[in-house]
Amino acid sequence: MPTREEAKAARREAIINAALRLMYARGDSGFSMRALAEAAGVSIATPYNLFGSKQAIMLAVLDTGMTLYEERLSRLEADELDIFFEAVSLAKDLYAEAPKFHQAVLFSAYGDGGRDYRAVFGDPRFLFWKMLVERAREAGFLDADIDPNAMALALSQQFFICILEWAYGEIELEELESRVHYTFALLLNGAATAAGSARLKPHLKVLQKHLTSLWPVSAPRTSAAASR
Amino acid sequence: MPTREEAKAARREAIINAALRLMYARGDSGFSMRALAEAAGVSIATPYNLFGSKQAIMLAVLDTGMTLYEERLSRLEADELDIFFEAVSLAKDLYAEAPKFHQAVLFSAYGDGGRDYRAVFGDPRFLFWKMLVERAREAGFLDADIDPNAMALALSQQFFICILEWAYGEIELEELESRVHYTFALLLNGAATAAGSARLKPHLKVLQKHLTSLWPVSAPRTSAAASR
DNA sequence: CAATAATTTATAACATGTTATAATCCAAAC
DNA sequence: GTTTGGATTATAACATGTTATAAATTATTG
Repeated sequence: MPTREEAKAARREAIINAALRLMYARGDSGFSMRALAEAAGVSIATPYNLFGSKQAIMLAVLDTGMTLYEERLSRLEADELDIFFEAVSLAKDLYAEAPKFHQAVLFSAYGDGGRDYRAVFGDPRFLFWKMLVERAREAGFLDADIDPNAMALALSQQFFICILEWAYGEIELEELESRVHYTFALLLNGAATAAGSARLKPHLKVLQKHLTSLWPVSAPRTSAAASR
Repeated sequence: MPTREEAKAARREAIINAALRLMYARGDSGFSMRALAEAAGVSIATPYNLFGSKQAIMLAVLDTGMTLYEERLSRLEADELDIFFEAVSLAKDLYAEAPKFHQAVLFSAYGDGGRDYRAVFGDPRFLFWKMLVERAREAGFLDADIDPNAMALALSQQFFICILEWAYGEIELEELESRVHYTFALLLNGAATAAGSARLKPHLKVLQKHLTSLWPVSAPRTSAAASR
């Protein structure tokens, strides 16, 4: 005799699990709410009662993935400068474990234009970047008068757009990592002290070389260029 | 007795115009294909014959706006460094003339995730930024070994994500401009020569001050932060 | 144990983008 | 001028996300 709240929680879980199962199976989020309800063993009305919309369900799925990422992130140890690049690579590694699945989650969670998306994805990450910026500044790698909010915003936005490009199938995982690394190095170097620049400048060259090596004629794949 | 092609072109135009009219009137793209067909005086099947999908119609509408922007852009005259910022402000000015309309166009055109979007929006702009980067490099403001493709990619992506944020109603036009200006300065300074840096560093401080002044408690509005 | 009230369920319905089909129209070809 | 064929039209249909409604279920309350 489960409590009412327990039963509700169980149904919630069943729905999320069914969504996960369907997405892993098909590799995309193209399941219908009717199919989801059937897979979860509930009525079509229940997902709406418990989550409100398909969007919200996708966000709940995304949220479970974020928890995993944040946990690994907290165990990351690196230099105040290297940590920026390590955090990016960590995300890439996580995505690489189940690329199709993550693409599907990210793609569909962003769906409506990402207003709620940000609550799960953008905002917590922004705070993380801000913390890293503050540390790098204290370590003397970044200019003292740089604003951590402004800098972190630029970083998280750049990360975000590259993830979006990958989720939309425009670029490969390797290029995702490379693009973010390169742009991070550029942004950080733009606000670096002499000490920071001394480390970032050489790094930047390596990163640029790697990034451009991914492009066929040394031009990035901005896709659909021929369709006009 | 109009030619068959003429009649087709006229219908095309009628549909685009109807779409424009509906979007200007309501300020969003929430019109149905049935409403569009009626407003254009054609059958519901015709827009599908001529464009293929609602997406494609939105892209055609976006395209007309892009033409205007590119025309003004080509008349822009400024220093090899200032031009970056002028081009951003020009877009802002254009959007300011009919903000609701442009938001609606951008929002809905990006709809599916922007695969085709890029053909109209991303790619032509990328080439423009690349040209500016090459000029700035030749003028001695940017490091000689910087790759114009890599740099232009970072710039256009940053511009793009900020426009998206505005289209999604996350930020105001003024913040759109300020964010892009700031990040452009950071990115450019990250690859600047001594001469370039001499001009960008002071500019960066001003831009950072302006950007942070737009935030209430000196924290950017990443929205929905309270909804978890 | 009986009454209550919260949830789920089954079901229908609606709006929407999109596709299919057959009838109709009309410029183009002869 | 008649025929032909490409395009549009009217219409129905489908899948989908979502909402509404009444009936059924079941933990909770007394």
